[in-house]
Amino acid sequence: MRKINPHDFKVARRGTSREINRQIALNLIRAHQPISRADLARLMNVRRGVASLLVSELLAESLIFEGAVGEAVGRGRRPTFLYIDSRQRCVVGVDIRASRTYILLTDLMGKQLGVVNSFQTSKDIDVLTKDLARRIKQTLGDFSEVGACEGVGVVVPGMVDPALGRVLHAPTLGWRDVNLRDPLTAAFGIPVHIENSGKACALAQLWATRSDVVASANSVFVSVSDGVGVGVVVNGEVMRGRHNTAGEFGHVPLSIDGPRCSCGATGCWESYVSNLATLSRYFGTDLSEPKPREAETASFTVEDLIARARAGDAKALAAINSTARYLGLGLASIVNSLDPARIYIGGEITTAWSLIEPIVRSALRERTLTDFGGATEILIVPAEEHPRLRGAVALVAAPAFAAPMVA
Amino acid sequence: MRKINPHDFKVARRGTSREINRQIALNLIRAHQPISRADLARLMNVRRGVASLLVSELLAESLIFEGAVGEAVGRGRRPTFLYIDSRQRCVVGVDIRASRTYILLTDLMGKQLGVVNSFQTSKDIDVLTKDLARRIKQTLGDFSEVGACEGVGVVVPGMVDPALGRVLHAPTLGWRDVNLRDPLTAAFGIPVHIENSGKACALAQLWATRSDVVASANSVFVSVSDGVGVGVVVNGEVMRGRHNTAGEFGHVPLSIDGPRCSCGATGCWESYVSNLATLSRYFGTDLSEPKPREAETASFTVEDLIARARAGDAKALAAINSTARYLGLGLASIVNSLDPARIYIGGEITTAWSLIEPIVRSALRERTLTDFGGATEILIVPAEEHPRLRGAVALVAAPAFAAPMVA
DNA sequence: AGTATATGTTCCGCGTTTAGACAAATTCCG
DNA sequence: CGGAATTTGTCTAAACGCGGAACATATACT
Repeated sequence: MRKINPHDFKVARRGTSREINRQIALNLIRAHQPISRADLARLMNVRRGVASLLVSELLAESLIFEGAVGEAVGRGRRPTFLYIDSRQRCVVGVDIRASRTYILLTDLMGKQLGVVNSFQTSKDIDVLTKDLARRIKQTLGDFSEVGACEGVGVVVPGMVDPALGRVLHAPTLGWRDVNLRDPLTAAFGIPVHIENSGKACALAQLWATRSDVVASANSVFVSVSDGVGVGVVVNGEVMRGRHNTAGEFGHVPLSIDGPRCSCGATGCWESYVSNLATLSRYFGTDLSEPKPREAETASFTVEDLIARARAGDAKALAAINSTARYLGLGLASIVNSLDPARIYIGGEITTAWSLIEPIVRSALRERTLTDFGGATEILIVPAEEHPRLRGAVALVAAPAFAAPMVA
Repeated sequence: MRKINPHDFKVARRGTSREINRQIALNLIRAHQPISRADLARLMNVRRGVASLLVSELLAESLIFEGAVGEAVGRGRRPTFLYIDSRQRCVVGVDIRASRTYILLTDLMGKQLGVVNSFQTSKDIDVLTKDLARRIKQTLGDFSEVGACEGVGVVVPGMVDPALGRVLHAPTLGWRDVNLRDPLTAAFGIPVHIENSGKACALAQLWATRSDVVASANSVFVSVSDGVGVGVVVNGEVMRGRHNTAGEFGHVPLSIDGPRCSCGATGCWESYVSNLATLSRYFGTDLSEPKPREAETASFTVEDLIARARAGDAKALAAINSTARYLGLGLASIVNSLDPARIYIGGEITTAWSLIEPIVRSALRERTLTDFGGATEILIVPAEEHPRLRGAVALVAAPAFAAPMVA
């Protein structure tokens, strides 16, 4: 039961019904392709005539195309199959992280084209812009057969205002209130969308078209890495909040008297489960220390730690198990406050999932109020799926499929 | 940007545009009454003809009525004013709490009729049903001039599935998986809606028509009482979650090593800020004790404590200040995770607001990530406004004004 | 009394869904 | 091999609702 905002509503115009049904048809084709007009009409519960008209409109805009005539199911005329037109259209996804920046080229459906490219991140916006422009041009040159680029999606670990195209605060990059979009747009000559990485990951899962997993309209993506990024999907929409800062579960405390966090507060979830926290635990460094990593351990990553744990290093296993427990306790806060249908987890820690899953699960159960809360589905998103890059791509590709604003 | 759920969508039919515009018109009349057809057309940005037709449809259903001809603004024909028709229609709100049950009669706009009635709550469903039926019949009899009763809204401190009409778990009442709606419907002969009290409070604020406060489409209601109940509104809709348990911020921890909470876990926000926690702090009782209140202190309430604090009792003030600080720290978790435009606070603690506001605010600022987060608007809802009862009423009155499901 | 202005109603045009008929394509079956 | 049955896709007429403009009504100003 949604309330109509009497200060910001949208009246239904003559074309509104058409617009709604057009988007529904487009989404159904996306979800079920290949599909015939007749099947589409059956799914939509409308006459074939209507479906036909909607399809011809989508064809005219070349959002979809007619493929080969399909095989007949029984007897009768064979259907002509419809597909989302991802030919000759591509999207660039960019993932800016503290150390490196990654680039991925995909088609409109998110199918990966070529390999993931990366280079060292410069924290100077001008230099980074130039680097990115060169790399993107090069990537597009390598795949000239894919046609025009629809846009570039950029994902940043920090608070972002997508409407203004500004990075409000990205601590690991040292950016504060920086206009990232306009310089990039100017340099690329292609529309640029920017977004917070946690929200983008949630968006990517929402718009994913893996047949085995039905995207949930109520889910949370938790990315455990240098920090903890969280994206929340409510009613099929990424939750933004009043100032675009919703989803900062990383700074909800486990214990307000806990270790100092990079945000200035103490005992944040992030200060218990970030990669740095896990490593510090292993090396026995004080968690409150801002730079606990010695020179000798600087190149030692969580992946290395996990490898040692798997190899039988008891201290490494203990460190990871500790992280697992805190991860589960924090997830309980998410379950209690949001009650999502599903939680996705990404980040380096996922490579240890088979080791830690029982611990995470039992910690989750320990603090959730109901049995179904404790049984909330948890899905691992491995690094090979590049959730952040897929999210960046979704920033560009998804709007064409979004529901129209109505009422 | 909302995704259309390919498994649960609604195709636009021939009457969909009408339905949308009808609800918009109804909401605008509700928000701006008294209002003329011409003004309505201007607000909706449609021709007067369309507005006229929508109005005549609403008139035919007697959802609205034409009042006296208004005063002319300048020259020209005088407008006929339109009003929501709350004549001859009333709603009963019921607030079931552990100790007492409250009843309120209002008209469709939520205007209070008569006084709030209350009686002792029986935890036996059959007895409670009989008690309620008698009281409601009596109340309706006292106000026979208000006409037919549209329905009864019932609010319960616990998890509720409104669709099934069941109370999943209400610890203070000792109910677990109880069908509350059907016996009540049978006894009253009127439609009954049940809901969790925190969610209902949030709903009440969302649908409130106080001219000074524009209801926010992104808000949180925090009710601090025996427990901590929270209702969350996202995009003009109360967040339910997968199992109707969203919003349990009361059991998000401040410190996982903190005092034991009634839920079984430790260090929940609730165990720091509930009335019991404040009282225990004052009496120096162990917070972990399940029954810390002595016989002599059994009748001593938080209101009494606040009175002592105002009278200069340093120990009482310290106890309340402590609660205030923890309240602010917990609110920070809500701000960080949801970034609402506004937080409403209800419960006994609000009577001490002038004492504690600075402490709450500074604690909030201490743990919020951004300056605007720390400056999140906090509004007190005093007990005299009966937020829970208004929420119960909104359960019945609001659906008629809700946005139609589309796409 | 005449003019200007605002409100509310009515009528027609046009786009969209709805319902049904029809042609085309293909398999089944005698 | 040919007709019947079935399925797909297109087309047409009807119903419905917005879009725009004209018209009647009501009031104030001059």
